[in-house]
Amino acid sequence: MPDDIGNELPHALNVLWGRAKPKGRGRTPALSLERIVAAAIALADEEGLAALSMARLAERLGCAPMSLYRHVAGKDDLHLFMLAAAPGPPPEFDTAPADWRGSLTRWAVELFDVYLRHPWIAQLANSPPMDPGQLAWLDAALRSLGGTPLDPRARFSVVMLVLHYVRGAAQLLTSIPAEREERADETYAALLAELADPARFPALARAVEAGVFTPRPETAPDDDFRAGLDHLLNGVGVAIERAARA
Amino acid sequence: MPDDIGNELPHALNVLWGRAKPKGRGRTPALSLERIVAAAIALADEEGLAALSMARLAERLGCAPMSLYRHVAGKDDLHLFMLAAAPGPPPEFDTAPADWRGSLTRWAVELFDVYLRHPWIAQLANSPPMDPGQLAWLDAALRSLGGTPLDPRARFSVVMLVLHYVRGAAQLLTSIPAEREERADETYAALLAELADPARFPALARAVEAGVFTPRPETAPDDDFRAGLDHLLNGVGVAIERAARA
DNA sequence: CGCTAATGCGTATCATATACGCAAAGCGTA
DNA sequence: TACGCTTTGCGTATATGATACGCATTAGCG
Repeated sequence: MPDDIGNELPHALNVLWGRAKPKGRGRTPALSLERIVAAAIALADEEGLAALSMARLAERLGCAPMSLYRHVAGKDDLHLFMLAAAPGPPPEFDTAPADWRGSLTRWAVELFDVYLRHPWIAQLANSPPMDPGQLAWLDAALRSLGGTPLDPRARFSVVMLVLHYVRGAAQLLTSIPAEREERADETYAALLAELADPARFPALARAVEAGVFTPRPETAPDDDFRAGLDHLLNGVGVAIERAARA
Repeated sequence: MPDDIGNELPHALNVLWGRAKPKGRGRTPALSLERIVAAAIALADEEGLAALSMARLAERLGCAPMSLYRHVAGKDDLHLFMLAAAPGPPPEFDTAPADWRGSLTRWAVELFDVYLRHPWIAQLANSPPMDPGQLAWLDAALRSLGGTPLDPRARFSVVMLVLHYVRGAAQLLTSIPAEREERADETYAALLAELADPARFPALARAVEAGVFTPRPETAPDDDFRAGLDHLLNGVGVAIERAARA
């Protein structure tokens, strides 16, 4: 399998960047990398990352567990493939769009949606992205700032800032609903109300009392997300104005 | 063990909030919860979360694997204890400090340090915090905004924004060094330079060329963090001014 | 001086990842 | 067309890890 000696890259990356050998001589594959990755993504979406085992994946694909290893070097490799494939293509815009704020907002909202649909991404993306899928998203975000006077390092800093926020907000949002299936008095809000002793946690107790943690069904779930994003982009706006003046 | 029926809380939370029964009659414990949690944290710090298994933990403590289960309901339970203990106490300040920005900055910097010392926290903290340790940090952050005209919901939003950023930045920073141990030409920067085709990823290619991903040993590692945090707090400042005017 | 309750832990079971090697099955060539 | 190369599918085996269950040990209490 390690045809290219000296290359320490994970197998998945070589495949993703089109560096795999052509092959074509042997037995007709009943399995394909695409099918495996798609099934893995579906399984992780439906039952969570913890439920994704090689055995359950093989079961879902109707093949033997060990068959998967002909297409994937291991579980980590599979994770890389999943991370590269799940987000899909990023929104497209010019290299230097006139409306940086609109572009970046669109990017953030679409990425937020990706995280909501695939909550496991946040748990897997522990290493810096090196696959074409994630780099395309990164490039798109950098492009959205192409028309601003920010220097390259500041642009990257802004993109990371937005990325961290998107990821964190999505992770928080997807971690709550599991609790809400119980009775109403077992909600996170109710629990906090019971635990947040005003003498020990005064600020927290006041927040609980103000209903900060009580879910509001009347508003869209990403309203809070948009509000936070606006705060954030206001800060970016300040930096851009400052850079334009200098 | 489940003495309180109907209470679906994880065992760890009952202990952490002082709801455990007093005990005291039986054999003298050779093991204690504190020792277990401390050893688990040390192990995760040194060798990563993946290396933390009940067996290896028992080995380090000089006891049999199954002995741990007398103090901890399971591995998830252990994780909860670790999350509650590792951060230590948050910085203390008044309920309504005059300098919100200074307070919040201090909070963020100290939390950043916690994440750097215990990178596994970012991987474990998937559910909303319910233990006294993490709630103390949350309360401290909310306090730092006590003197501002922001309403409770906005305060929480700001705290979450900062939290997400701290966490993301720390996770990014701790994920890179593992790569840097290799030769210089296997750095993330070098790899990106090779992969970022200017035709396909123009903005990314330009950033690589500008040296954005090249580590700069002359600057402190958290300089970038502070810069991003300043952007972020500028945005919060805008919101505060706006709220003061309304 | 047993009685009771709590601890330490041996044994067993089950899930999971994965190394290894053989058998099945197309393709090219003689 | 038959042979052999190549690549896929997968059975078997092993190692690691979580954890249920039950028993023996031991410390306070009556």
